[in-house]
Amino acid sequence: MYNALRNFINSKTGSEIDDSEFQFVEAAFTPRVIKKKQFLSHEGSICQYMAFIVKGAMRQYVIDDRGVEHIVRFGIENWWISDRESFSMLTPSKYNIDAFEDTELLVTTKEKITLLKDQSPLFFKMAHVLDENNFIAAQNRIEANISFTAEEKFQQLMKLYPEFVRRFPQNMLASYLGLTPETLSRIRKQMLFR
Amino acid sequence: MYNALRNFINSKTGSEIDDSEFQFVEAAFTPRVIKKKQFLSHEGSICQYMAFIVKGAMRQYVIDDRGVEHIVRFGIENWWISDRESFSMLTPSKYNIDAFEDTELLVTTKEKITLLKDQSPLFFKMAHVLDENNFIAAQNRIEANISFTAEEKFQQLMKLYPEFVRRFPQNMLASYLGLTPETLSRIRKQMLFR
DNA sequence: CGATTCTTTGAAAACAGTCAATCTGTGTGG
DNA sequence: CCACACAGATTGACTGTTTTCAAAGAATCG
Repeated sequence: MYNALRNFINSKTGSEIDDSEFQFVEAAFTPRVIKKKQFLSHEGSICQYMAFIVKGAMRQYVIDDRGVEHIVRFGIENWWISDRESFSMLTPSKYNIDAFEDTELLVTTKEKITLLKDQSPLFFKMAHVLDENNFIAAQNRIEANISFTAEEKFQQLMKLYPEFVRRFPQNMLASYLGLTPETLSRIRKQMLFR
Repeated sequence: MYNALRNFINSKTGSEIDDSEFQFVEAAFTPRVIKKKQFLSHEGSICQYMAFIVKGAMRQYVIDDRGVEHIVRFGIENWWISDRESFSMLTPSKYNIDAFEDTELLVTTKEKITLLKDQSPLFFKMAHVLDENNFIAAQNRIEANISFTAEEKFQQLMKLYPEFVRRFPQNMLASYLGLTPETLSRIRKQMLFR
């Protein structure tokens, strides 16, 4: 269980975290299982947890004025999930985070993270690398949003995150891309003819 | 000149950086003036610099297959500008960064940043806070992109960054929002009737 | 199998983009 | 100071794309 996290830290930092340092890390996390359709965090409340996904699939989404869901982020094995804004600023979250598959998490809190960053240099480094990667990925997604056609957006999704395309239903992929399910269905049909 | 940077560090860290620590910071930056329409970084080359804007206004944009510019980021006083992906990963940049107004910068390099983070804990903390803020802002922008109407996007821009709306021409604002200038013009006209 | 969830399809409407022309304001050089 | 050039904004007519709404078809799960 914790080994997935250990490997993740090693891969992001390019080092081998030793047993004593990893004990600190381990101690800051609580295993938790979330069944499909259960929530890690709700719209309107402060997102108290930051979680590492050991197994399963989750989504973070907002519900707009018309009642339509918009998925801002997917998470699968070896991804982190949380509402970063709510978690860090302690403000009420706009988002819901729930499980799309039964999911095993390693959960931690803001206080624990603060401690961890002092106690474990490698965890600290990992957090930094993660922030950087997240920002780069977000920037690329913004670029796609403002400059790509619907088809190009889907093509990029298949290329960058084929695992999402394999595991999440098409209506959720459409939501993630800012399209309606009908539009994505038609686009995929068109793509067959080329 | 350097005082703007000093104030920025203080405000982001919630501390007062002392003279000796700030000397390290100062030493890592070179002042540079970029006239309107001149470039800080070009598409295809590695973005070597990360710059703090002391005065002026810049933009970071990509040119798509059809030759259309798409602005992914604006920068004005007290903002940082760089292609984070290219700068950090040392990969060729997709973006151009140029000055929209004559601009005064404090410029630094990747090596200098690495040094700085060791030498100055407050600079390190600032970088961390900045990364976090950037990611949160990017996430919010993605949400707007996938869930807002064109009018709502512009409304949010006016609310969050009125200074951009004041200083950049409407065709650039349209580009930033993923709209054509004509569409934004018509939307603004409609907004007058409500 | 029955219920639910997801996907596909069709037709109409809303929306945004394109192209071309005109208008407006600004600044520059004669 | 004026005339002109230039960049940006607006408008109109048209085209194309995406959404909406409704219905029918698959697929999945208990």
